[in-house]
Parts: sequence; structure tokens; C-alpha cells
Amino acid sequence: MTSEQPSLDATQLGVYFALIEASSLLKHAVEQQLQDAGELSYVQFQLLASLADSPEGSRRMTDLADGVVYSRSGLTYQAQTLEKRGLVTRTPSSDDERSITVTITEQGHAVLAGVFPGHIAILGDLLFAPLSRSDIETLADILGRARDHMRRTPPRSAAPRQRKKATEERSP
Amino acid sequence: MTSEQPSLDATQLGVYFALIEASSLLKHAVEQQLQDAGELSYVQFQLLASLADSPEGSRRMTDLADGVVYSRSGLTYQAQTLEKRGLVTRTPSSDDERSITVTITEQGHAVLAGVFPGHIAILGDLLFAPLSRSDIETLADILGRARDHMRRTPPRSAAPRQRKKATEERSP
DNA sequence: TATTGTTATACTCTATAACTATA
DNA sequence: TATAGTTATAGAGTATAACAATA
Repeated sequence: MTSEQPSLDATQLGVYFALIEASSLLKHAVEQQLQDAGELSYVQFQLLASLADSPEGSRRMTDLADGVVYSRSGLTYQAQTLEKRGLVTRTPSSDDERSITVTITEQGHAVLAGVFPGHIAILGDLLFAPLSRSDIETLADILGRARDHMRRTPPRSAAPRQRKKATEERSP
Repeated sequence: MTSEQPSLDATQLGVYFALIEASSLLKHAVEQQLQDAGELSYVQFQLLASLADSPEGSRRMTDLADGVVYSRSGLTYQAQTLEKRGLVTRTPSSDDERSITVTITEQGHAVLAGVFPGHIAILGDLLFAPLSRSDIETLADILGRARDHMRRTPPRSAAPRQRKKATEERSP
């Protein structure tokens, strides 16, 4: 087990808070922009971007979910929303009849294109403006390693350590 | 205007994605733990932690909102929830009759205490495990600067560049 | 008038569990 | 039996606008 020391030093706490607050502020700003410029939620944007980045603009539902959504029904919901707007199509996969292939449409590409400039502008102004070239390279390295580690680490490893509270409160 | 170059290089994109995904994975894991160990949402945890960190365990509503919540009604909602559970009290401020002073209770401290070990364990396992001491110090510096910059930067600076869709809102 | 906070309301999103269909 | 995806449903959270009270 990795975690026996139940405390963090000041620098670690600082990293934690800075990470959470920075990503929260950034995400909030970007969400606003995506909404204003393309009526997209952040998740929808991620899904479209993921498709646009895929060969043929297609992915199976399950693959599409990767790191974007934490439940299947959540993905179904978002995919339906995007389909209603004509930004993606969903068709049964040819090789595996259980799978659905999601494909980004022309319209989807158009919405993405309409959203990109503002999106990038925000990243420039908000995230990269105060950072030097070498800061950015360093960040890419460290955050990249952190992310890779988190991807690999099973979510259940640490959570069930705490025992559930004994107090059972009943409300009307 | 800061943003005329409508593109990012590969390293910048990498930083952006790594930041978003790492914080998302971390937050998701932590949210689960907070829920299991103390039936707290992340926002509620932040509010309690903010109070616990304040002199006398108290803050005015408006000050409490800082960087945690983006709308006043959202804070009212969460404060009410915490009050119902007896984790905070709300009393009119003595100096300014418009203000409400929110104070963490013994129970609130207890819930926080019950949640901390598991919380810290997750941070250790998920965020800090793959990082060296110097990585952490570097991250603290860079992310701290990024966060400070975002705090200072007015949210509206970049968003309204994209023109709003032609759909007009009507009054009832 | 400006500020502090609440309420009402509507909406988005998420997750769990039960279900269908294919491998 | 295991996997892919959907549906129903319920709950948490958020934001906007109208509001009241105090500065």
C-alpha cells in the first residue's frame, strides 16, 4: 500500500489546490465560450473533438467513452443529443452487431470549426499567457506523467479504506 | 488583444489535455471518496475546508463563494444543505445586517476529520506517486502562477469575441 | 443606488438498475 | 455467460431572474 502517511506537506497541498482551482477556472471559462459559440457542453465538445481526431471520424460508443464519460448511459444521452442536432450519426457496426459506430457529420465539423478560434483564444489568454516556453514543456512532461499514472491506476484502490459512517440519519 | 494566432502547438495541446484529464480523473476519484466517507459533494467539502481554514471557522457568504462557486444561488443552496445536516450555522453578521456569517460546527469538523485520511491517501496514490520531489515543487510554482493569473483575468475577456447565435430570447 | 442574500423555477447532467440483443 | 448499448427514472447541482432588506 502506498499511503500510510496521512498528511501532505505545504507544497503538495499547494499543488493540489492550484491544480483544482486552475482547471476549474479554465474549464468554466471554456464552457461558457463553447456554449456561446456553439451551444456545446464541454463533454459534447470532447466527444466531437475525439471523433474529428479519429480515422474516418468514427468510433465505437465504448471507445468514445474513454476518459470523457464515466457511465454508459451518460454517453448514450450525449450521443443522442448530438445526433438530434445532426452533429453525429449512429449506425450499427458491420463487424460486431452489438456495437454502434458514431461518426461526426459535416455539420459537426462545422460546429467544431466555429468553436475552435474562441476556444484557442481562451487557452492562450488564460492558461498560456503567464507561462514561458520552458514552463509549458515542463508542464507537458509532469502533467502527462501524472495523467498516465492516473489512467493506469484502478479507481477503487484507495476509496474503500474509510468505513462508512455509523450514523444513520432518517429524514421524512 | 492577446490572441490573434488561432492555433496551438503540439506541446500546448498536450498541456491542455493533460491538465483537463488529470484534474478530471483526480476529481472523480476524490468525489467518490468524499461521498463514501462523508456523504459530501466536492463543493461541500471545499466550503467546509474553507471554513475550517478561516479564523473562528467563519466567513461571510460572499467571501465563502470565492473560487468555489460561480453563482450566489448555488452557494445558498449548498449552505442550506450543510446547515440542514448541522455541519455549519448561519447567523446574521453583527457589523453588516445584510451579511450572513457561516460558521463550521463541531459536527462539521468531525465530518471533515473523517474524510481527510482517505482524501489524502488518494492524492498520494493518484497524484503524487509518480512525481518526484522536484516535480512537485516545479508544479507548485507553475500551476500557482497559472492559477493566480486566471484569478486576476476577467472571465469576459475572451468569450464575447464569438458572435452570439442569431436566435433572440423573448420575454414571457 | 448598490450590495447581500434568498426564492422560484427550469434545465442539464449523471448514475443505477433493469432490459434487449448479439458474441 | 459476457459484452454493447438503451431506457426509465431519480437525484444533485447550476444558473437566471425576480425579490426583499440593508448600506
